[in-house]
Amino acid sequence: MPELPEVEVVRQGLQRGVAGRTVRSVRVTRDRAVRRHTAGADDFTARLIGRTVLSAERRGKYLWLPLDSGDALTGHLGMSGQLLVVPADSPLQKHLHVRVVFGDGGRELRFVDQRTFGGLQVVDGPAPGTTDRVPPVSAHIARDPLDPLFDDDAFVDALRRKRTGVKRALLDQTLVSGIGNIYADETLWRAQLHGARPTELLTRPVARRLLADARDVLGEAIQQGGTSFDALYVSTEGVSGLFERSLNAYGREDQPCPRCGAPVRRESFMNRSSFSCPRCQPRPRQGRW
DNA sequence: GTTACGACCTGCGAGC
DNA sequence: TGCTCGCAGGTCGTAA
Repeated sequence: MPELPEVEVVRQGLQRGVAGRTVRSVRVTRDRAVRRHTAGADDFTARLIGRTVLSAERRGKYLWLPLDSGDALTGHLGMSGQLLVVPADSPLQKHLHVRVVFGDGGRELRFVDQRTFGGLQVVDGPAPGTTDRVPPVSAHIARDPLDPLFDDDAFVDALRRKRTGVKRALLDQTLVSGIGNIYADETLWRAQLHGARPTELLTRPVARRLLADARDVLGEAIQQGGTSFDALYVSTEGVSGLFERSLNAYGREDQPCPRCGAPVRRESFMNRSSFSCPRCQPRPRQGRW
């Protein structure tokens, strides 16, 4: 499942693979993949053809390719989306939904998505003269912890103002972006906090430590190319990441905690799974998921 | 305004 | 062998 490290690896691949190239044709083979482009697939295609991709940008899990028209091709990979840059004659993927062919005849950009939770759209780019380069459609997303402009103090204050559990807060993309279920569990393991710990009871030092741990987890995951549990997450070249080997909690039910040896527990959380160490991360008496 | 929760979607594995 | 069911989970809309 693509979270920030996986999306960053994809962004780097897009920067290498499509920046500076001009779109010759676009083919949408499944409308659902462009459902967020409310003007429809034809308009989506028309706004891309003849346009040159300037760069590849990211905020949290959102990607976008600024175009020379002032528009931006934005994308979210959802749970199973892939943006591949592959030779034009390579076999068509089973869940290929959008193909972007470039005028130079080189590798093409493909959007592949098994579960179609992800999608693409062409949106207005940032308003001229604005310092923030995020398209308005993604402006509600907070900066991620690796963003140089991330405001640590503002995050700590906002976190402690919330009335929810710390894991739910980490997954709130309007508070801090880029963290999904896997890296939330890994961050909490490092911070030795249970996800149900009430945010309003966190001290400032603990909140700062939590943020530092999130940065460490995300940074290390990027170094290793992200986390891959199956073929659903790959880079633009189709290569899987290696961070799965470094996971301490996520997906390790009943395996010994690398820190204390206690068997990792699995709990139900928001219709999904949450993994933690029962000894290092004791559940609070008045916990709140 | 904030928080919580269900729906969306499809492939895979377990169980019968 | 084939069928059913549960699970995976990021985002958005809606309800409380």
